[in-house]
Amino acid sequence: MPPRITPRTLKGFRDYPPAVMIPRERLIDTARRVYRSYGFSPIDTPALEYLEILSGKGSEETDKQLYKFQDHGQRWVGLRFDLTVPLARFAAEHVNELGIPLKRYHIATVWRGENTQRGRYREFMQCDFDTIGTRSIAADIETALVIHDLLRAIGFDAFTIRINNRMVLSGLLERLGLADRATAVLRALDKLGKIGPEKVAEEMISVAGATAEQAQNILRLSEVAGCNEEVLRQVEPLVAGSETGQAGVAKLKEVLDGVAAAGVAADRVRLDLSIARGLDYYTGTIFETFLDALPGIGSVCSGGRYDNLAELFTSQELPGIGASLGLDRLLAAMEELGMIEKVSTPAPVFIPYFEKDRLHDYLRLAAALRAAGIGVEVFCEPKKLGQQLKYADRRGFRIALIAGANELNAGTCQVKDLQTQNKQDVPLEANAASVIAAVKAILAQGNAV
RNA sequence: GUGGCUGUAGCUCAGUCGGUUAGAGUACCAGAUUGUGGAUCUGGGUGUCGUGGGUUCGAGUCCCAUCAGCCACCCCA
Repeated sequence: MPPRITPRTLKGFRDYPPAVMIPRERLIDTARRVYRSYGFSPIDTPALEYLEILSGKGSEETDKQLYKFQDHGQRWVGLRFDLTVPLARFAAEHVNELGIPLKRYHIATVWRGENTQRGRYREFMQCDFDTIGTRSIAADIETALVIHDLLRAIGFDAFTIRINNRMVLSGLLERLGLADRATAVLRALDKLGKIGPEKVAEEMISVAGATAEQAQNILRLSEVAGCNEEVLRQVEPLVAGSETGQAGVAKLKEVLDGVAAAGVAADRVRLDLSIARGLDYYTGTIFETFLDALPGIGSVCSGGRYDNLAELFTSQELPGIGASLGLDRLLAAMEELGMIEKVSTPAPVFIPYFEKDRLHDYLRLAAALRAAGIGVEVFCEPKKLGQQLKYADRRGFRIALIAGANELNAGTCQVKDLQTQNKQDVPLEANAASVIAAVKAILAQGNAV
């Protein structure tokens, strides 16, 4: 006997069985469809880049998490840890051929060698979309609309896109004389929902070096509450005198007005001055999206505006805005909310291999249904009908087309709805038109829950 | 990277003071039922007790290491 190798996967890396992969692919399809409906075009980039492209782009933290090694030609290379740095490189290389604005989406796997936790892996997928090369507020509005449409298309009705503008925060920090410590202060502020105002104040004082008074002044932002109009009214005096802050408030107004004009319900998009985003590179509008039913899971779609995406790669200034769907986190949420169908077949129709010598009849019937755009599986062994139906049931097929000697001799086919157990005998023509009609009728009913 | 908790059947778990052949539920397979699935009944254990060492007459049980998972910090999607 050959030595046996233990089958296993690396820490933080996962297998995706059919029952996991089917909803996953469905979600990706939805994201792709929504992105495309706004004119975003797909791109892809290599998983592996020169190390110099990737390192030093995020924080020290991302450098530590970077998977890096020497390739066979002794080149230092790294696996991409997000899709933004590859986009920066891509844009620097290709803007001139592609033109501006560059609207792209990118759905791909990224790798981070960090410690794992539930919903946090070392290999995971990001679904980014970005608009590069414009400072127009129209792009900010559109970004909010895409997030909105995306969540609706996935099947959520109750969610909140929280919106803020980094300039408002900068304006306030300027007034308080904390502009040089913005990163540390904002990082602390970002934790407000998680650890509460006292702890945030402590961190601002100990880590960011703010005074107690300064910390309290910043925290006043989080006390600003109410509907969007009320928030705007309260924030204006807080940034009075700061050109940056006032500009930020004006931008927020424009985004809110634009989104409303596009028909988004008023309570879907909410001003929230406490969201800051940990990352340094956001400079304008910031988005975070929370599910009303599961706020604890965190933001499922985040993003914002940046001034200069690719300054490390080109002298051409490339401002832009974009956001990223947290695919794995969202799937975890959908699972928890019972939105994931427990199905391990992507095809709705099952044809048992009933009569041993009538395989050709089954293949012909299946081909006719597939030509009509309906997924069909013909069972591959002429087992007992009961066993075959049990298989169909376990896999989650919706319909079985049963054709034994009785049916075939009578020129019919039994169409059985496996969910409701309804059976009907349908004439079986050469083109299977009646069967296709019956199948479509059942599928159109949706899931009888 | 730091700290804590946990690893026994596909899954959830029991397993006494260290004691000889490792147990339940569920899932799975087969049959009851050679033309109809989810129920019921019958039969079947499918296991390197995560892995490797150590202590011991003897280890699922105690010790060390390691791997993996969960939680918190950190950071983020």
